[in-house]
Amino acid sequence: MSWARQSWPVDILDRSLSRGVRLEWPKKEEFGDLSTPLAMSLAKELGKPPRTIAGAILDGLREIPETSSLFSKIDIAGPGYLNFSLSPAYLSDFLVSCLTDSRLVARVPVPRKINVEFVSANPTGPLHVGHGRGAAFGDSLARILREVGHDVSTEYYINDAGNQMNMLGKSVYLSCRKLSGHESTEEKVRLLGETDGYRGDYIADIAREILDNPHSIPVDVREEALAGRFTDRVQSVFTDFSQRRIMEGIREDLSRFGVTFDRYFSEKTLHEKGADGHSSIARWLSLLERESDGAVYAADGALWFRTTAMDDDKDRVLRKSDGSYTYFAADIAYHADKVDRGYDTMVDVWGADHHGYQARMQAVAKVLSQRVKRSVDLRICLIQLVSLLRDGKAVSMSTRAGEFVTLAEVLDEVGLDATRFSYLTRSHESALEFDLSKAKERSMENPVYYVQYAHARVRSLLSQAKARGVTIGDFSSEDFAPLEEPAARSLIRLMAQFSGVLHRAAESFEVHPLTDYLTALAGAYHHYYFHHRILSSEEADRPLMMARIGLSMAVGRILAAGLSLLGVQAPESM
RNA sequence: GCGCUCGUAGCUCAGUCGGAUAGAGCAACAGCCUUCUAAGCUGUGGGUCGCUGGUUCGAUUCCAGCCGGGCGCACCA
Repeated sequence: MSWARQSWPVDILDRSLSRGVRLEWPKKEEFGDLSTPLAMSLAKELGKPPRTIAGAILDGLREIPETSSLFSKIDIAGPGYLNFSLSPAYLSDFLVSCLTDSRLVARVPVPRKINVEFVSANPTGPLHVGHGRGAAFGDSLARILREVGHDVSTEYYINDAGNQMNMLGKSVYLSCRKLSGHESTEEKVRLLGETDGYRGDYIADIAREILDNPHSIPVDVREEALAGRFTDRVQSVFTDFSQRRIMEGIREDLSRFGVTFDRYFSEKTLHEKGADGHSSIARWLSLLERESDGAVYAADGALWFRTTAMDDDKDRVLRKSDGSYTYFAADIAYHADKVDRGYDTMVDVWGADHHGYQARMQAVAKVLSQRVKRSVDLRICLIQLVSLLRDGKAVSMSTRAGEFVTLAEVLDEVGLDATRFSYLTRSHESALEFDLSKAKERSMENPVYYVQYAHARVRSLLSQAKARGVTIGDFSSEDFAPLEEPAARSLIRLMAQFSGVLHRAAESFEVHPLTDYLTALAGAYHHYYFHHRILSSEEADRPLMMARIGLSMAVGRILAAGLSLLGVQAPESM
């Protein structure tokens, strides 16, 4: 709620007012550094004009000794705002802490154990641009949650069970047949029916590997396949081999993208029977059937989950009347496993096309939470569509053979930093237009370079100072006293919001507030830098120069910290 | 048809659990490089916040209806 609280020394406000006071960052600097509409919201219940109430609060604050050291000014403004301006002494202390403290970010009072699951793309093909957005978002969100003090782990759920996997194996087998000159429509229809199966170059690449390398798969299986006999063993070996190759490709793409996972969780393991002859899915479902107060129930020869308890349109099937499990059943087992591993919060990052599944998963989370008798939150982040453009014109994204654009291709063309930053410039909840030509343009069009340039400016300034023989030691609060320019104050005011911005992002499970913030901070520094010469050889200017150098170092540190949370490099020079 | 979601400047988008004169970037126009990187800076123009009602001291924000775009509605995965 009050993330401003995480940036500013507001103990005094907490003590004198109540803990729930809402603090805002005023839009305009003339309204101070911190403000609260408290008096306005109390007006009704107290039956007094807001400005009168504000006056009473202000009188109370004035009686507390810290008020005068912390704030240089407190105004009652507009309809009844209380506006606080931080004192120069506080701001100087803040700069010192930026340069000396090991962390720039306040820790949450109560850390949570959080699991962030994202990407989770089916291992049936390479990652495309849509997955890239989820990857950039999930990875940065996890970093932010960790930065504010939560215990965070990341996870990729591999959908490696079910029919789609068999189809993958068949597709690669058919590609082998085609490449060795034995293509047959009849065989294709026999294996795949009406569907096209998976196509695209990556399928042919795997097929070619099997054909060219006699030891890629067991020799006997390879011979069966080459002879055109699609046995069960051929199916299983081809499926496993293809899936392994594709997962390797996915991991490589992710690693190039700067994304690693603490764990890859295989759906297949949920289906495998354990020592007791039951699969993990079966065990969880029977457990829930016993302990869920009727949320899991049998009817019409099937097993159901009462998802209507969370406003779903209808209850959903878990075990079909033929005895097999739905995908939803596996999802329940997976989330039950996460709860079992002790997470307080499960973050699921999904493509927006899965929004229809929210209600049923929330129903699951509710039941799981009740069962373990502690609060377990499921936070579903829906990542909206990415439409790829080149020079303002749409690039075809259809998944038909060879036409879709992979994440790897975008990385090749645009580069890591610009790709990650571009993905994170907009709220994940709104559709993103990703223009390849703009993203790789090294210009003002592209905020990533704007921010990186600000960092490079700081670094290059420092090396310039060093070259001129300036020695930089420790800073104390008094060293910043010479900073009297309004532009310096605006800059520091913004810097002091860094911690709060991250807390706000963490509380709302968003990343783009950080991207926006870094762009604004870079802008404020560029402005300052342009208008105030920092290095000087005049001895009389030395105190001011040192203050400006210290200020620049602090800005550089915040920029570097912020960029690293976005997974973007903070370059020494550009 | 039902559900979810979005609709803010020419374009792409921010907008703090309802609050001060609704912001940024790009595009357009006009300026700034003998001085620490011009990948930068300065200024100008640009808005019935989709429409109509409602709640409120106060609505871009909450509610209802309508219009328009996207997506989803399986004993599929």
